Amino acid sequence: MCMSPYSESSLKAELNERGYRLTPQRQTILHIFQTLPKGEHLSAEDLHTILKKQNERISLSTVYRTLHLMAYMGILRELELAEGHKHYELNRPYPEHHHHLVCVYCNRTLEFKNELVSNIGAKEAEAEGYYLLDCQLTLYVTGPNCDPANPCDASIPLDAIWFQED
Amino acid sequence: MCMSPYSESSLKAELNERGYRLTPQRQTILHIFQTLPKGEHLSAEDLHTILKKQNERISLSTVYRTLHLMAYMGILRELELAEGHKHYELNRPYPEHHHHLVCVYCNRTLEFKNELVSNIGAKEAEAEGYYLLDCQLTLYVTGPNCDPANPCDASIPLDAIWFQED
DNA sequence: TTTTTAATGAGATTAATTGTCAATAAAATA
DNA sequence: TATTTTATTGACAATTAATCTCATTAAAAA
Repeated sequence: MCMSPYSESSLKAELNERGYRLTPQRQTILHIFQTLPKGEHLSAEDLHTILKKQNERISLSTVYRTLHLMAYMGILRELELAEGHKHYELNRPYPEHHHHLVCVYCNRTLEFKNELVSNIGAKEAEAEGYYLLDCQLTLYVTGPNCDPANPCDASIPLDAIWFQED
Repeated sequence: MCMSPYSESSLKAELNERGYRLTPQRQTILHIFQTLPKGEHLSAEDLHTILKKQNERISLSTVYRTLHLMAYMGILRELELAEGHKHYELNRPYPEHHHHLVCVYCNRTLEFKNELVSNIGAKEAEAEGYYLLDCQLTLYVTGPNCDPANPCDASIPLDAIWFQED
């Protein structure tokens, strides 16, 4: 998995190697992700808002294009959690690499680490002859105390879903 | 063809228990997923198209609502792979439970099974006090022969699955 | 039965994302 | 360094997936 930290010069090298160019917009956006508190992830709108607050004039189109490019390069990871739109975070190497648990009712998200899962993912991709960009274990759950309108206690218990006998 | 653990009567019981109702539309949609070849997953549009071909008059609104409900109940799993929109498949219990590897360039998708990963997911959710609805390990990869400049969409067309002409 | 209210269909609406294209600027080239 | 090539950008139009509204229908309870 390509997960090394990107300095300005190594970003330029990575881009140029593929025929892409280092632009001020791309540097600025990468810098925002690099200085983002761990555990935070941004939507395209979020990022655009932050840029506007910093008086950076980067268009929403460029925001989307940059997120897409950096995800395809393995610099960012694209998360589809429960919010209805994509979020992005730096694709940090082990031991920062982590997975997510999401409550589908209240959208609460927990991070958890599991080196074994990450290794299994890496081996599986390699075994199939592919280059791994990102490896995400996502657990969709319901919590016992989340939304009273949609009582989580009424959810099907774990056993009923995963370990049912015929 | 492996049938889901949901018979008509157990679906009704599950629904009524939560104050929902068993409708012909919900039965029809569940039946389509139950008879879907393994490894295939449908988007809301796909499903709506199939229903129209079967002369079932179920609105797109109902399609979306039913997919959402059944995902929240743990009957279906919602997949966010590389196609740009969600897909759904039956949430089959172990040992049918599987994970996905997706090439972000050509959208080709492979399934793989790993009982250890599934168990780790189940344990993690339980340890945090949540009910697990679904556990998805997704590997985002690039293939050795995939050219970003000429993305080949290798996904199987819907017609090849459902509307075979002779 | 009758009553209650969840569910549906039709279509409008929203939200996220992508596409178009002239202008700009990064990198390659001379 | 100056020139050329072409990737990238910004503005905004267009598209797409998905959601919302509301009068009507029908499933389940009474």
